[in-house]
Amino acid sequence: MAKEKPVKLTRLELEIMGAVWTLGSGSVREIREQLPEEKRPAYTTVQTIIYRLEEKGAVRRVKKIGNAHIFEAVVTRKAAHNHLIDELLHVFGGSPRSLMAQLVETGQLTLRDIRELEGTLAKLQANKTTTTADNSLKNKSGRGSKRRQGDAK
Amino acid sequence: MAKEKPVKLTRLELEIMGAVWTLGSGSVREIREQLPEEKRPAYTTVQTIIYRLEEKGAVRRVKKIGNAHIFEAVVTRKAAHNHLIDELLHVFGGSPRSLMAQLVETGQLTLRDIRELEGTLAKLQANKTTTTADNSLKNKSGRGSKRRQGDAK
DNA sequence: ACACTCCAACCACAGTTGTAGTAGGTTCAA
DNA sequence: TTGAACCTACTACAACTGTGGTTGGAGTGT
Repeated sequence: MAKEKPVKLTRLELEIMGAVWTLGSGSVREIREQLPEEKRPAYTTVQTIIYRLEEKGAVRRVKKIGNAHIFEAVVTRKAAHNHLIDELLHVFGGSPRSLMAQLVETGQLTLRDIRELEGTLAKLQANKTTTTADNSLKNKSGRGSKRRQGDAK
Repeated sequence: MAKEKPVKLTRLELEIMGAVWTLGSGSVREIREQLPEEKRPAYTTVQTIIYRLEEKGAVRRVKKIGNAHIFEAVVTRKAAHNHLIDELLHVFGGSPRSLMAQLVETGQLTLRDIRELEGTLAKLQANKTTTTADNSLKNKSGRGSKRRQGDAK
């Protein structure tokens, strides 16, 4: 259920969603200020993108403070990232292996990284197995990391 | 030297470059037929994209057979893929680790895959060490693992 | 020499993206 | 009650993308 159509995000939209995800929620201005100043578009540019994101269903207005609307993300960071990965994987012929291989080949991923990951994963898996006696590698439940919106302008 | 500016490729352009990479070289028609028929645009569409790719310097005309131009890739598959990875990594905050983590989390990468990769890599590295007595994870020189493009359609 | 088939070159066009300006309400401090 | 400082809704627009039509020239079998 809940087909959650992919919601295709463009580069700039992603950039802005990044700010929204980090903020938790905020006004257009707050979201804009969250962006690194080197790449901080005009206020109205950010506003436009937010409107588009709203149309796409990636964010929504949750309330109004003064005359300013407060937005929050509807699409989770994880979901968005996942979509990106799928796209990349598609280009790589669907194989995560070749992707990994290239990461290694270009030195962006070291043997040490892999071992570390392996360790963590092995541990995690063992743990899960003892608690659930079964681990369907397909779980998508979004636990934790919910809010973090403190901000006093 | 040879700065090789990134050459940004769009989705369709990538699709077509994929055909060119697989073919090695070919005419517009051949390239088009290389595409899976479900997603095979009109002849002129492919032609247009190839022209654009040519302008971008991603492909070039190598010769002419009859009155047809034969194109071949200038940008390598690896270079293009690498660029894509970098972009994705940027979104992931530059960390390949989190990318990997998510691959694992969604079950697209299993513990087995990782172990296998680790094994291969360890072996490869050991090997390299014995032959060069030094491996700076930063080398970009094109040693080994050059081609591997056999694939009979 | 024709009729066909295949190409190359252009041209067109709507939809998407990145960027931002304008006009006119709201708020709030004086 | 006024004006500065903010906001929201719109509008604009050029570049980029995906798609494909049109025209006219090149090759080739008969």
